[in-house]
Amino acid sequence: MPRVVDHEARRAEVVAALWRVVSRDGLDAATVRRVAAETGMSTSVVSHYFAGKEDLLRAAFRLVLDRGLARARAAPAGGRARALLVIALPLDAERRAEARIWFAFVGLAVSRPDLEAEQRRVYRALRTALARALRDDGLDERLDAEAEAAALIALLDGLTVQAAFEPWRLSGRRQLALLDERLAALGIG
Amino acid sequence: MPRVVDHEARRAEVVAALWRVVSRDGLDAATVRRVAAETGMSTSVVSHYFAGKEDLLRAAFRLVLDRGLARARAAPAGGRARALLVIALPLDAERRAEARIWFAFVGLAVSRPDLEAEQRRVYRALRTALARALRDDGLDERLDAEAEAAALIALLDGLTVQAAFEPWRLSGRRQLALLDERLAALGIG
DNA sequence: CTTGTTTTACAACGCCTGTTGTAAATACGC
DNA sequence: GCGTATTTACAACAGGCGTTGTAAAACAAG
Repeated sequence: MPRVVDHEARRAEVVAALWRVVSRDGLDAATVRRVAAETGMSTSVVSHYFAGKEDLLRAAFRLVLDRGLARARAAPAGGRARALLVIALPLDAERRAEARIWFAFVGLAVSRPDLEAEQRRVYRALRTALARALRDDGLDERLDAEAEAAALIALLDGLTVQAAFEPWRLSGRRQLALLDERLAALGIG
Repeated sequence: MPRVVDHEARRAEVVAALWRVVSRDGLDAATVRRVAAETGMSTSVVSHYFAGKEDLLRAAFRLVLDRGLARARAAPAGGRARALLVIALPLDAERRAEARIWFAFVGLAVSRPDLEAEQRRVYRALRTALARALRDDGLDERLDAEAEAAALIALLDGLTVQAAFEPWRLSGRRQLALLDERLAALGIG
C-alpha cells in the first residue's frame, strides 16, 4: 500500500508558496521552479499535484477570491450589508497586500478566459449575498437590489484601487465615511 | 549624412504594435520578437529605439495613461468637473477595451516600481485637474477639493472594473446616473 | 558617384521556461 | 520484512526569451 498524503493539503501548501512568491516578486516571478523552491520541495511535487501551470494559477486565483468570499460570509450574522462591505474594505496593510495580489491576477485574467470566469463567479456570489443583505436591511422595495449591490461593489473596487496604490490618500476612516454616505443615501443605517 | 528617421514616430509605431499584441493576446504574449513581427520589421528596430524591454513597457504604459489624461484635458472648456469625469468613463466598447489593457499593466505595476511611479504620476495629475474643476464649479469651500476628487476617482475606477468585466451590468446610462448622484451630493450640477 | 552615418536584418549567445521521463525513497497492508 | 503503489528527486528536453554583435542596406551631403 502506498504512502498516504492529503492531496488537498499539499495543493494548498503549493498554492501558499506561489502566493508568497507573487507577493514578494510579482506574478512574473511565479515560475514552477521558484514556487517549488519556495515550498522547499522539488518541482516534481508541483507537477504531481497540478495538471500544469495553468491549473496551479487557477487554483491560486480561486484561493484569493474564495478567501475574500469566505470572509464576507463569516460576517456577523443578521444579514447586515454594512458588515459585509466593511469586511471587504482594504482597511489594513494586510488587506492592501492581498489587494495587490488580486490586481496581479486580474491583469492576467484579462487574457485568460478561465481566470476571468473564476472572477465573474465570485463577483456574482458577492453581489447576490450583498443584494440579499440589502433586502434584509429593509432596502426600498422599488429599488433593484442587485443593481444597488453592483453599485456598492463598484465603490468597493474603486476604494481598493486607491488604497492599494496610494494608501495614505484614503484613510480607513474616510473609506468608512464614503461607504456610510452611500448607505445612508439608500436609507440603510 | 545618414538616413533621417523620426525617432519619436518610430517609437510610437512600436508601442502601437505592442498595444495591439496585448489587446489581442495579453501581456504575456508581448515579447520583443512578437512585437517586432507585429510592426512588420525585425527585432533590431525594437532594440535600436528602446534601451530594452523595460523601456518599451514603460513607454507603452505611459501612452495608455497619457492618452486618458489627454482626453481629460481636451474636455470641453469651462472647467466642468462632470465633463472631465464623463470622458474618463468606460461608456463604449473601445473605452472598455482600453480599460482591459490598463488592467493588464496595473497588474504588472504591482511588482515594478517604475511602472507604479508612472501610474501615480497620472493619478496625481488627474486628481489635481479634477480638484481645480470642482473649485471652478463652485464646490463648497469648506470641503477638501483634493479629497473629493480622490473619492470621485475611486468611483470612476470602480465603475471601470465592473464595466470592463461585466459591461452588461452597468449600462452607460446607469454609470452616468451614479456619477450625477454623487455630484449632486456635492452640490454640483 | 563617393562618402559617411543611420537604420535594418539576421544569426548566435546563454539563460530560463514548462514539461516529461526515469529512478530512488517512502510507508502502508499483509 | 516484504511487496507495492505513491510520492519525491533529479536530469534532460525542446523551445522561447532578451540581448548582443556583425554585416548589409538605405540614404543624405559633397
